[in-house]
Amino acid sequence: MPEPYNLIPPSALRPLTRAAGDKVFRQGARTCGLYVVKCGRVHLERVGPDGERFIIYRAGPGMSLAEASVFSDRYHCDAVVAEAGAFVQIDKAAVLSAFADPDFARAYARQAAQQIQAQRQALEIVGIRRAEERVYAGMVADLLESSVVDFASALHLSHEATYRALRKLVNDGRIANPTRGTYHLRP
Amino acid sequence: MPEPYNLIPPSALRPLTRAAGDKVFRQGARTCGLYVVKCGRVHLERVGPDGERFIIYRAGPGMSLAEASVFSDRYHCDAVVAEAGAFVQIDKAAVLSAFADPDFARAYARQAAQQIQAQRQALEIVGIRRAEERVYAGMVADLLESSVVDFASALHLSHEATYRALRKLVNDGRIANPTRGTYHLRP
DNA sequence: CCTGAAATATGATTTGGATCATATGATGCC
DNA sequence: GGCATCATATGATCCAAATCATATTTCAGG
Repeated sequence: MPEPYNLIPPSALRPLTRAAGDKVFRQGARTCGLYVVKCGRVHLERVGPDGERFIIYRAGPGMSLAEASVFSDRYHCDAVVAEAGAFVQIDKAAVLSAFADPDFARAYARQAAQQIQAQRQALEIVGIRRAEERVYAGMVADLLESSVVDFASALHLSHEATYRALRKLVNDGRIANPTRGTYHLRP
Repeated sequence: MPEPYNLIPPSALRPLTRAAGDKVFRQGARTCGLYVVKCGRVHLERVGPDGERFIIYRAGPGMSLAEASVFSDRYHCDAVVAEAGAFVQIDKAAVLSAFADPDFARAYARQAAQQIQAQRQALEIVGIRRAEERVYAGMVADLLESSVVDFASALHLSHEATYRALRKLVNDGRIANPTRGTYHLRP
């Protein structure tokens, strides 16, 4: 759970569980608040002119969604459960009034600023064309935390291309591969 | 200028101009505040293990940078002027104390939430592999506002690939091209 | 312990986007 | 008006990453 929301009164938090395919909210519905994913996965989707579904955002455990709904009347997209899980709804009015508490405001702002920074960096990294340089930039940014598969998807690269780039970086001595599946920067 | 900062006392705003190549701040320096770009361009850069320079973020007119510095002691990267311009430094202490004003806090949070949403969407769009679908998603997201060149760079596509994808979408009747250089969704 | 699934790893082939080239229409400026 | 510059536009070529294929290792669950 992102830290600022620890300062929200527990009465404003509503836990809920949903099965895959369920919608947490629909585009056009009145906003009641934002959500935090405990486990499972939620996709935010918008519908295109010809009915195509565009995924706007994929939220996994620990991530929040629809923060902007606190400041608007209606949801602007659908929230579809991609993988069954448990979520917490945080009441919009409670968040709005929590901004009267400077501690909450600062905690919120800190968290938001940090997230914006991370996203900008992610966008910059994804923009690197060469797989090898992209992977190296990802290593420098410390994006390889769990599996290479997750790392690859964060980089928007196929996992094969990622493995190959890692291999090349190891061969060139730019990163180390002490054991199967573990890589780290060569200092 | 992003709206929340209108609520900061003018005494906390320091205008400055810098030539290309100058540094607005350096990694490791004590933080004094965040910056808003009036005109020109600033790159945030981090130095890699072997001295390579990684661009973390490119800020243009109207964009702010180093928001997270308000919450930390030292800058975590260099800010290099890529194109000479005018900037405003917003004092860190003034921002921190402004959070005591709920109006500022809400304006800040609204702006941050909106930015996070836009960035998530941008990342999702850039992740679409096929140029045609990426361009179409960009059209749906209304990212083609000024020139096709800017649109292409927002999509992380070459402008040639973007023109070709636009042409194909026009041929397939998915978008309209009433006059040279103007495109819009076909409803 | 056995089995199936997922991660790791690498080879072969295909393809789509980058790059290079070129042309024309617009725009601004002296 | 003439010139330079930039956006628009499209064709040709090349290359790198996606995709497909396959094998081994690891690991969770029955």
